[in-house]
Amino acid sequence: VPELPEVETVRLGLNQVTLHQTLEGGQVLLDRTIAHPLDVGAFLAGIQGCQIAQWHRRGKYLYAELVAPQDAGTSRRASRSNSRIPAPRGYLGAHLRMTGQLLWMHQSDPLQKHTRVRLFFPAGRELRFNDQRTFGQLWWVPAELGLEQVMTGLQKLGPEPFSAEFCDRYLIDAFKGRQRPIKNALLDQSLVAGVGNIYADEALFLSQIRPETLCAKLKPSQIKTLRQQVISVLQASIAARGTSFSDYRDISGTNGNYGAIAWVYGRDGQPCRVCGTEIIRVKLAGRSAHFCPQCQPSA
DNA sequence: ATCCATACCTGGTTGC
DNA sequence: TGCAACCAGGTATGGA
Repeated sequence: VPELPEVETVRLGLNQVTLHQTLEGGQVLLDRTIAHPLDVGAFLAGIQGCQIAQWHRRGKYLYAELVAPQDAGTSRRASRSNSRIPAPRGYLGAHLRMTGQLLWMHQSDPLQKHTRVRLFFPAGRELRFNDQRTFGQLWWVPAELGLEQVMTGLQKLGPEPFSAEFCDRYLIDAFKGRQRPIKNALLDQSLVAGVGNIYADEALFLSQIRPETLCAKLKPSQIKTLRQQVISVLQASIAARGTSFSDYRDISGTNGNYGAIAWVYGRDGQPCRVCGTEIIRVKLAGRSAHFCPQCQPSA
């Protein structure tokens, strides 16, 4: 269940191993993993021969800047002096959805049951996209089209949680008169980008707010606390290299550590770590929400 | 405009 | 034991 911290962990790993090498080609084993272009041959032709200058993250989306190949020495000098940044030829976009994994492997590693796309790098290396539930997607975006035109989900994203735009005033205004539960709002990527079911539940616990509480009923002091807890829970998880449950893996296939210290997520029926009261699970927005009825009093 | 239910998937778990 | 129903959930979509 990759959310912002897991995607950020993957991004950091990709920036360590995939940059400044010429993409030699690839193989698409499941066509509908390629969201754009429609023709998978065009996808492979688009990325082939490019190098990745840098991986970026927006919400739960990843995208790599693709540039024309550079002489290795020149490229190092250029990036150090920051004087000559090549114009991107396009972008390679990725969204892991629920079960997608980007793994740095060897081409000689046997294909796995859920291998969907393979991208070949020099020296027999491979960036492999595995995805059990097949919701994950990859995009090739030619420079002349523009990222948001092709990866249309980017258009609807709200502010990044760590940005100045995600301030108390923004949230207070956004919640004014809104009659939906706060849990639903936190999952809405147009309110804030990158929060998913796990960290929404964790942030609400740390803020002592029930998931069902209507946005309009929140006091400014609660909203300020919630904003801060959203930020700190995401930062804590990035520091732990992401959550440890479910299908999430970093690019070396390693699990994160956050789950070991989850307060409420996935702990229904177990005692609250603070007060011992049984953690309750309810259904909101078609998702399960976990909370402590004692620590998160009803409004 | 606001909000929500549903669809998309597969594999693991639960219930009969 | 076998099989069906349910559950996990990020995002697009259509409807209320």
